[in-house]
Amino acid sequence: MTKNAAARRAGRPRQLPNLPPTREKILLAAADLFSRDGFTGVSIRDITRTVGIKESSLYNHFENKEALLDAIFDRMESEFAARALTEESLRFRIDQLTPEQFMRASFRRFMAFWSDPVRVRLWFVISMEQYRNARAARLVLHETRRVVDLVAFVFREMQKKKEIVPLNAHALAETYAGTLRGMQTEFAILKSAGMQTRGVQRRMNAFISFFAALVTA
Amino acid sequence: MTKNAAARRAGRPRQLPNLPPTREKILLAAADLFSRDGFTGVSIRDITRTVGIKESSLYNHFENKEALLDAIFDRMESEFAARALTEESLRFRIDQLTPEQFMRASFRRFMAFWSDPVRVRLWFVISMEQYRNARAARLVLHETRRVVDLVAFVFREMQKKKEIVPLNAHALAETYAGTLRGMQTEFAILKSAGMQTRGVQRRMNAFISFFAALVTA
DNA sequence: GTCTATAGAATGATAGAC
DNA sequence: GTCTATCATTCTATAGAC
Repeated sequence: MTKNAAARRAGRPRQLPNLPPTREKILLAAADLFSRDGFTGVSIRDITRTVGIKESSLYNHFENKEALLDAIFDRMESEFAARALTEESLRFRIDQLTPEQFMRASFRRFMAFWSDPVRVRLWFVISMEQYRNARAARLVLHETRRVVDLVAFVFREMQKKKEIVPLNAHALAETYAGTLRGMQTEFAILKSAGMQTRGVQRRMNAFISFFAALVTA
Repeated sequence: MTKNAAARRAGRPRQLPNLPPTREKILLAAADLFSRDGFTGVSIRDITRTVGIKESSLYNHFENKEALLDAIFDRMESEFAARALTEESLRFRIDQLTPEQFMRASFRRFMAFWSDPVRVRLWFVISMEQYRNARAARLVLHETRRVVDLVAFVFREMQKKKEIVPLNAHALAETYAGTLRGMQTEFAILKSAGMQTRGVQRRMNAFISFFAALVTA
């Protein structure tokens, strides 16, 4: 017997399955508001008004305002962790794809990951906070390095197969990932401001082609 | 006859020359505090306490808190404008320097410009605000493009002299400037947090060598 | 241009009933 | 876990004396 059936018999309003519990609603509302006005620019009142609860109720789910920020960092960390490729999947890509195919496939994965508006908001909050919050700064740095190291590993494997030029693989990876990251930041800011993003998307695609040509020359 | 001499004769305390007027002190204190805690994280009280004046006095120099932010944007814009190379100076560099020499010279200029802590603070404020303030976003975008366009121009000139590879000059410039900018952001954040910056400085220098080799190959 | 004094609203957080 | 009610601070900004 389901909880809902029991609730209906008891005359209580039917609870839709998977409706996010209050804690989740608060977290999403906070991420949304923080991403627009910054942590210090948003009040507990703002958040609870958005969720539709009273201020005092929020403290049943989060100890204080700072704990909200920590929960956002936790969530982003688990999003990153869940994205990681398996060893086999990575090996498959290295073995079966040309450098350009690999870059295109990675870029599609990259864009798919960041097409989720919640992730973009979480990342916005972290990006804004990286200048004043040590954990946010560490998170940005760590994620940047993780990506660079992964790309460097792939480049090194491709160098073994003589598919890309035998230059410093780590520097190549830093160049590749650094340039794309900058463009992605530009993309996110333009998009959140409701501005045209076709230009930067075109430049991202052009960059992939350009870089593939550069390293396979 | 100097103003100070007149002041001394009148028995008034001697005014040191070039002591920043109150408005300037306020602006610098605001930039310092904003760069650490963000615009919304700093109160007028915080600023005036730092300067050593009462809150009400601030309003003789700035209409409101928002006007402080605008003044910071104005200041950064004039700093950028003052940095611009003259036409001749740029031409000289293109004519006389090898690509690697040019990159090294530009990088030295770049590091000298950003060695000024006030400029770093102004830029921090703008970087933090770019996610929620339209003018800050425009300023970042505009400056990024200005640098890329300048580098692309230089690369194109060097391509005419067959000194660098005949690939898309704009894409090359975006790659070069984008990677360095990312590293510079990392550098600034580490430095402001009192952390070790030798690693990123080494990587910046290594990147210049790497990129010079890449484009002259 | 500086100060004292204060207005009037918003803030993060808690106590205690249900 | 939700609510009402409230507290003690802090906030931006203004009025008016000197």
